[in-house]
Amino acid sequence: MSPRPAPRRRAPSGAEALQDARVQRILATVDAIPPGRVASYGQVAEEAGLPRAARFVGTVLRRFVANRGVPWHRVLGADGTIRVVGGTARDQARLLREEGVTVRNGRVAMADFGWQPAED
DNA sequence: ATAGTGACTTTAC
DNA sequence: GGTAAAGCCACTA
Repeated sequence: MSPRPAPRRRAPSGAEALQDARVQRILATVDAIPPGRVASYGQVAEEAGLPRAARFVGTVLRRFVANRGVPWHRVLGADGTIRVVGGTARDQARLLREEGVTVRNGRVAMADFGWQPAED
């Protein structure tokens, strides 16, 4: 029989990654965060079925979400801190305030604005 | 296949 | 309140 090269699937990258199921679940989860609410990267990862992939969530958002209708600004660090670096951080704070979320010193009170999927 | 990197998180000072 | 280190996922070179 012809020795075919291993049909091993390489990790999707670039535009292909958008078709990856994991990426889709992450984007869908972020999209599910209601206005006026925020969630942490770890929480998004968990809701997306990727319990410890908080870092990956950040990577996905940085790479693909900027130009799409996904509410990326509702994702913060576990302590409610804006983790984005650069001018984007200012945009995030502005977008959150437009939704009625209080941002103080680059930080949001998760206890008050944290998204609780089970609840709503 | 190994090493480096990051929009993370948790634990320990 | 803060910094440091280690663990974590998956991408990149």
